Amino acid sequence: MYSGRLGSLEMTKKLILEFCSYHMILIREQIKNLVNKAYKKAQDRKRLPEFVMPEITVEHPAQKEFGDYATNAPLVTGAIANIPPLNIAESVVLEIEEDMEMNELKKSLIERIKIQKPGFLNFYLKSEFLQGEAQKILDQKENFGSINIGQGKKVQVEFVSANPTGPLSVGNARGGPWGDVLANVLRKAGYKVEKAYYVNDYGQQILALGHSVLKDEEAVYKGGYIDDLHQKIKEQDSFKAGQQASKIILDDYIKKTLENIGIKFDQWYFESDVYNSGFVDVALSHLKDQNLLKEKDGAIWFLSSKFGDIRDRVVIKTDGQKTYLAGDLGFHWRKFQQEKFDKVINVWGADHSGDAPGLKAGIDALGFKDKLEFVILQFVTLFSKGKKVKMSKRAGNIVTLQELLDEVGKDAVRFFFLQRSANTHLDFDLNLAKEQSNKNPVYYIQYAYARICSVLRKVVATDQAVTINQTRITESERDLICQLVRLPEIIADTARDYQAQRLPHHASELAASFHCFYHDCRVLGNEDPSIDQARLALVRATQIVLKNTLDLMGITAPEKM
RNA sequence: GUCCCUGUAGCUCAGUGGAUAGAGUGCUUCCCUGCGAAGGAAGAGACCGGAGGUUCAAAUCCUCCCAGGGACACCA
Repeated sequence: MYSGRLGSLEMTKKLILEFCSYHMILIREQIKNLVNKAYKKAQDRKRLPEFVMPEITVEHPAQKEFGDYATNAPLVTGAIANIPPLNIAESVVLEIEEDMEMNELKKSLIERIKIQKPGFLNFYLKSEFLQGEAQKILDQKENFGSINIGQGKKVQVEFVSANPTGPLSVGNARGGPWGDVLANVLRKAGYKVEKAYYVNDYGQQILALGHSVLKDEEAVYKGGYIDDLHQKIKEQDSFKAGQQASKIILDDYIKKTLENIGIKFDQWYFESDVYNSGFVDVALSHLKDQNLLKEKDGAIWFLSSKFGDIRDRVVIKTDGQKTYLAGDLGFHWRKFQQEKFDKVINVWGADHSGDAPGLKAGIDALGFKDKLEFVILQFVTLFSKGKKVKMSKRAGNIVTLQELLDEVGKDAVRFFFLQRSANTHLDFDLNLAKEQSNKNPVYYIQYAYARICSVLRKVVATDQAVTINQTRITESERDLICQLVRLPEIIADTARDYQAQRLPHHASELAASFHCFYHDCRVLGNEDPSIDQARLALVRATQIVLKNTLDLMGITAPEKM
């Protein structure tokens, strides 16, 4: 396990690189700052009237002809100040040209700024600047893409958390890759992240599992795994049998499948432990102190409707048992009060979307407003031969995640699950996924990586004395660099809005840019050896970025296929 | 009945206030005695479910309607 201690020089170098990457200002932020500064200056000098500057957006234009970055700031501010947008655009550009400091920045960064109807500013970056940015990738290596918008804040991502009453099914498996990758991205964005699984080993479903294992008249669950457990478990008490069974299911089915899909949790929380540690009672007493608990029909209700919920929720049943919500409140009390998480993100399936407002209300009431967020994933529907596959754990006809992994492989499963936005219902075509061909986008990306490795294998030392600088670069080289330097922006966007599907899309685009470059540009054997060097460096940079992106997604980067 | 999500090219989906709505796949072509053709290039294919509205500007925001999925427990 020892990788050897880093020498002090290496250590210093590593620290410097980390420092640099953490303090890297995104290219689009640099442009944004420039534009904001120009507006301020123009207002100071009365070229533009005073108005409150709105938050402006700098983005990648859809059309290549509109430059590398663009802003619609003149359009937006034109409407505010009631001035023709094009006039504003002219003032802004003039200000940048005239101001020494801004012009210096512009000169190092931007080839030209174009004013475009009806009121856009299009920025065309200097090729030298882009080459310099690509060079940084070679220095930062696996750290490239790291940013520090998280500033070390503690975030917990809780996901999967499937009941230990059966193997993971395809239906509830979507949160696996999704939560895992979201956590990876947040980590890359400078948050201190914990991946957590909440094991519901307490309550009615354990008893139901026990009856099922004993195969008595109250049996609920069916399936091959129940038959196995029936053979294995000798315990005759139904609850104890359920507890034993749930442990076996967790270890032999759930944990193994998670390992096979490449997910490693940092923390396993047990519902039974939350109760035994008294967190539930503490949380409830805090609600009681605020007069938010009320008895009605013999049960105790939490008045969650006072916090925007559509109705109140029972926390203690007539029989004195606490509800799941009570337990969850205790669990979250522990997360925030004891473990001091700055943010908790719960990745839930749509079947639990109706319960989120109750928990959210409780957390608000307990004083942790805005620290709890939800990502609700819509359902996965399996299609086989064009027909919908019915899934039901109780009927025993589930398609397990393990089965899917066995047939399709980890990489394809993860990629397919990640590709779609959380609120989209995911249609998973089994036949298509089973088909291991070029139809599958994950192969397209992995093929790019394998091609890269193949080229790099042909040369001995690629990392040393290689510079990306070259007086003239082709269009496809430039396009490739533009894709490469986008990774930090992808990380920043995803850490902000949790839209993890950006990663697979970016990987696809990057692979496309590479394939195009590779087709257009000969890497080895050019007459001018300096071109070989520059292109090798670019290939190496692409390898780094592709690897970093695939690592974030938990997808294999194969050196050969 | 109420609440949540969705409706974009034949199919699967990106795009959530701006420029000529993008990919992949499928279809029609073209490109290997040069580093991996599991690749590249080109073409056809969409009045963004429908109707109103807000806005200088709507696939994107609001209202209603239609269609599909999910949730509406003193289950977890």
